[in-house]
Amino acid sequence: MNKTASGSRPSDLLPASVLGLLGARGPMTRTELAAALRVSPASITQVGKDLMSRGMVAELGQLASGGGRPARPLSLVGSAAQIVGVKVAASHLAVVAAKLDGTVTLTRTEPFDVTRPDALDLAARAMRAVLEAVDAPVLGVGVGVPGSVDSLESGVADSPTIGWHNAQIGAALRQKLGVPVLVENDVNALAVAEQVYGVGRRYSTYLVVTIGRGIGCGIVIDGQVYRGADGGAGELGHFPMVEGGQPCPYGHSGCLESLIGSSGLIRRAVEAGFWAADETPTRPDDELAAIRRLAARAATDPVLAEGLFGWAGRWLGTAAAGLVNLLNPETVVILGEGTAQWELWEAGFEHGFRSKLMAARRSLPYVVDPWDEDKWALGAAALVIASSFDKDGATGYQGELVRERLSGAAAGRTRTEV
Amino acid sequence: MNKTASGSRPSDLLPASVLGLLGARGPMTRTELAAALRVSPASITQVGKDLMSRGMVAELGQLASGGGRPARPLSLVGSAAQIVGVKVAASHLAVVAAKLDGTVTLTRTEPFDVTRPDALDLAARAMRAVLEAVDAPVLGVGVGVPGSVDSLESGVADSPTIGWHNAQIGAALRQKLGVPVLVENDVNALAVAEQVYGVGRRYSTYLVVTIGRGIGCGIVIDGQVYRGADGGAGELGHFPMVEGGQPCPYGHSGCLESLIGSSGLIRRAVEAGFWAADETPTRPDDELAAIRRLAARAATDPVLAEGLFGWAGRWLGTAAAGLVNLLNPETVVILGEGTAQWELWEAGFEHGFRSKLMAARRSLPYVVDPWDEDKWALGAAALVIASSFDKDGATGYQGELVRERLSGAAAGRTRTEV
DNA sequence: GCGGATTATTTCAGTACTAAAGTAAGTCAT
DNA sequence: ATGACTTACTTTAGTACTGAAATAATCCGC
Repeated sequence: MNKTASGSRPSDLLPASVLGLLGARGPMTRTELAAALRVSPASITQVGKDLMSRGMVAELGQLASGGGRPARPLSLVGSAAQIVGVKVAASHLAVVAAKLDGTVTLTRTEPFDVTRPDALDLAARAMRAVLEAVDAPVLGVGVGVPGSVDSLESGVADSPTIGWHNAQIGAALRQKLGVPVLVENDVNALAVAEQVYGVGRRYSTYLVVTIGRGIGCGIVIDGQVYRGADGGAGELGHFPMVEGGQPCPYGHSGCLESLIGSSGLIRRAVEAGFWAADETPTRPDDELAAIRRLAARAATDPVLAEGLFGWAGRWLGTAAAGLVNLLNPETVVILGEGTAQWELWEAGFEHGFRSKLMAARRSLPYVVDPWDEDKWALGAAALVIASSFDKDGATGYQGELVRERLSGAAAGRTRTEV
Repeated sequence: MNKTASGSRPSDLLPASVLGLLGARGPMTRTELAAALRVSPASITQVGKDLMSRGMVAELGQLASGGGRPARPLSLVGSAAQIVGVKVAASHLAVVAAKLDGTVTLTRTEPFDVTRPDALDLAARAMRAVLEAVDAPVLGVGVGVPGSVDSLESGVADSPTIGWHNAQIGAALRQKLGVPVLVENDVNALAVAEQVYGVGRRYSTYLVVTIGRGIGCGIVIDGQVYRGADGGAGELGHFPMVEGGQPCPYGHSGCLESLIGSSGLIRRAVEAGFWAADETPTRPDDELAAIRRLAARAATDPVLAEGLFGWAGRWLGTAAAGLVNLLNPETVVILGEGTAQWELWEAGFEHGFRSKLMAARRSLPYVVDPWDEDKWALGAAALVIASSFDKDGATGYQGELVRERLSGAAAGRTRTEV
């Protein structure tokens, strides 16, 4: 009714948005595009005409009509372009390449020692190997890191968990790889993926809660990931939940992550006698493996199931309810390695969640997505395709580069310059 | 760099924004206006010219220059227009009229029985009395209610605390008063006031935490109050803080409000022996009075000071720290009746807040504004002036009406039609 | 009292959008 | 078949913005 827009925009956002959406979601009618991009149908007619004349999109045949003029969906022409995503963890690096619609075409995992001085060189080498193995132009590389990132464009990361302080990831990788690079917090990247490929199709304001080594939260408001003043929003894991409690490496105590992050779960298992103290894993990666073994035992041990996973589910449900009471989202998505054991968490979660919700929100739906190992890296890759419809310029110049390359790829050129 | 805007906008937002800003903040230079409204200086030149030709604004003399062309501030001409705000509570109604810059010109408090079937008639009568007593055109009326409101325009309120379910406040008052009416949650209204008159001048992303009968929170992101999917965001009071704990009228237990809302404080005082059980106040309003008396005694009773107010401060600090960790704001503002006893809360708050913050945010500043009884109603009044620069149309048609009246008032007309 | 630096404002030409009204192409009930 | 209705898209004319370059008015050092 009262939309705003106007004036000059050198970077041709709307055409790129159309190309990006068609790439990510497949053929769409003009009306659907207009609604998804929140512009008038008239605008779609215009850019559609332009893109067709440039051979970048084409009309598919008609759709069946349910009483009314039948729609003629637009479809991307050419563009075998792909996107690349990287998940950075303390001990390894996961890299995926995917088509624009999120179909994974290639995955690679490398051991990674973040403490080495040449860590970024090694990372760049692993990424370059993937770039070269992909038989298609690559629009850009998304990088997901645990910790806060100042902006996707500049890509300066702070991460106590992997020991980065003011690490200039973005600039370094850009220089070494010669492709657009977008850096973001790993959970926020997952939220972006959810917006492009997941619940974003139905909801625009929701929370993405992750359980695994840490406990994280992505906050999506009206289709945009909320990053906070310094890119550090979403630290659900560090909400104080109990008085006293375990100290946390982030400098406080009694937070949710210290309770039910992987270390917290192991600690609880030891304290409750479910796990021998001398078997306590020493490397973080082993914690997840240990939890898988506990879960296997829990299948036949109801005391363990309830005393560990049920307990964790209740805490998670309590925190999630607090979030919902506070932020009033439309839904909650639960992701992360921990969801592999979700059937063990579920009852506890349901109880904690529903009993702590305000009455008016007691029936709020939540979704647990199936999880696999590529998801973190695929989330990072989604940063690239999402930058083609980055309305408020969060991706800056790197986003512009991606949009340029998208046009090139859609135009059928096999290779675009850096 | 990459702003967007364009096309037609029937409702002339920018001129109204300029008028509103000049009214609220006093004379400003074109450059300042451009920065505050996030438009180009060129646009301000144009609307400034237009508004001057219509006699609505005028140039003041030059400002002293510090090396450069001196600025010539624009100032509102005419417009003795005023704004009216109402705070609805279960037992009373506070109404204020104020100038556009927030200076209160008239206040009135009426006893109010929300349970009576003709409650809205009585409310409308009290408001009409103020409207008639104000010797100036009134741009509109803002109404702050405890509870969630679907939208400022339609004004349908849900408030368990005062027993409203689906109450059509907006429509009813509009029809009875014949002026634009904007309804909003009381804490969100306070956050809007903070944006217009308070910390909004220096920060754009911050939290407004209120302590009093309840515990509330307004979330301001990039200059906009975040309302949540159903207008129900900000319920900090219902974040679960302790296992078990007191049941809450909102249908759960152990939440922050049940701990340190006024009822919780009194309960704690009784349990700790600071207050005789048979003196427990029965009416909600008496709770705040009882707390004032406890505070007076605490001035000379360190055990009471620490055991009650220090304890409450620690809980508040803990919750605020959780919020800051989660939402990464630039600052936190603390408001509400409870701040009258802030010197008693402060030490506990400092301790709880700092010790639960993530290390990277440990030095986050917070502000405790001086409080007086008019603040709730003045916050509601701020809804009216804020609607003159309502970029994303949250105030709908009522906002358009306000902008029309503002133009009329600035044009020097004494009275505008409904 | 003159050039240079600095800041504020204006001019100008261009553009990406919009609303409103028109056109196209089907379904469905009679 | 006809016309009523529905939905999808297009045409048209207009506009509220923008960036870039030009202009204006001051201070400062010498």
